Amino acid sequence: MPHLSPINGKQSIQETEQAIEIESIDFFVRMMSILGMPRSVGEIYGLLYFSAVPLPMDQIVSRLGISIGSASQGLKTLRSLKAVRTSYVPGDRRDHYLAETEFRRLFSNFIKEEIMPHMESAKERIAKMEEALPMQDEKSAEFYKIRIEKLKRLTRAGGRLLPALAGLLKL
Amino acid sequence: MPHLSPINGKQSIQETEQAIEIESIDFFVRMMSILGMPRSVGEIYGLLYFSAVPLPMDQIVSRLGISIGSASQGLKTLRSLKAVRTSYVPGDRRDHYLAETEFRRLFSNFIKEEIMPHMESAKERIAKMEEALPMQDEKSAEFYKIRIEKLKRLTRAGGRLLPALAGLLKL
DNA sequence: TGCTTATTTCATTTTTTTTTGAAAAGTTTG
DNA sequence: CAAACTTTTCAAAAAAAAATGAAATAAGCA
Repeated sequence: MPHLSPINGKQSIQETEQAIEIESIDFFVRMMSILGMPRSVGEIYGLLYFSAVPLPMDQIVSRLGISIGSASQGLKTLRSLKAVRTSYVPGDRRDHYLAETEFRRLFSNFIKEEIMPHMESAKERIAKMEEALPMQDEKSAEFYKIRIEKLKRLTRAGGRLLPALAGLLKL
Repeated sequence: MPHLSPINGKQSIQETEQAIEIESIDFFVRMMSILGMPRSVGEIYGLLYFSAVPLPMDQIVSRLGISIGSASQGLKTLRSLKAVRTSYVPGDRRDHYLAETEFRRLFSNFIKEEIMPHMESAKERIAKMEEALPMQDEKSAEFYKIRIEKLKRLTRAGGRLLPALAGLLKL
């Protein structure tokens, strides 16, 4: 039982904010980890998502209890995904960070930056398989051709479907 | 330059098969790693994908050079995703494994088993945020409500879109 | 320009994940 | 049912990923 609660039993505003912050961090740590992002990236985004004001890096560091190095790297990752942006605060030379909250755009960026490059290299690897398969009319050649064709269809479908996905995300 | 090639410069059938096998393993190791699966799982599936005959575990172990324990665990994972199944071979008491190659079904299974449970717990965490937010008419309460509403829309959209995804995968 | 503050980089440490290997458990067959 | 073979389990080792912390770099200001 928190010892600073008002007599009516309701939580103070700070306690409420802190409770939401904790849930938010937890939420985004897990979401980001589905997408293969390290813990720190989720923590930073989770903190910023419910922050009414942009936060400078040292605030992020002290509130999350992570190292400066982690914060710097995490913010770099988030910037590259356009999941955060900096906002100028007059009279302060630090960068202040703000969460980008349009999930459709975030998702679309993630697919473009993190997934599509893999699709490209997948296509190259399939091409190598085809090179390795000379048309020697072996009974087994047919089996290989069918399997390779399946992979080609998969990557083609992925290449079309994934970029279109964000468009389907009606929020 | 391989020293066992026929005089016409073409590769032998075994060499072709081996080349494709290597590319296949590489291909699926990377694909699986996008989905957060360990290397061994990708290796096993990659090997089985281009195998014309079902393979027993000890063949998988010796051909991939992985441990029996890894193979057993990897096959367990693949079975749970229905990415492989066993086929009975008369006169042999070992299980023989076969790759399931209908990617649409595999994908649908993956979403159902690996992603949807996270969506469920995400909803629970959002509910906790709402609990933590009493209707104290603070100016800031409105900000929190909007952000929470966004999360709810995200999880709702995810819950609908993800299971429908496999249906869109026209191969 | 030089001083101060802010940020990045990266070698090292820590943590987490994956693999191994061997013992335990389970199966089949003579 | 016991001997031979197959598979699973799990503690320990190895490998991979992430976080740290301090030095290097950059950027703003007097």
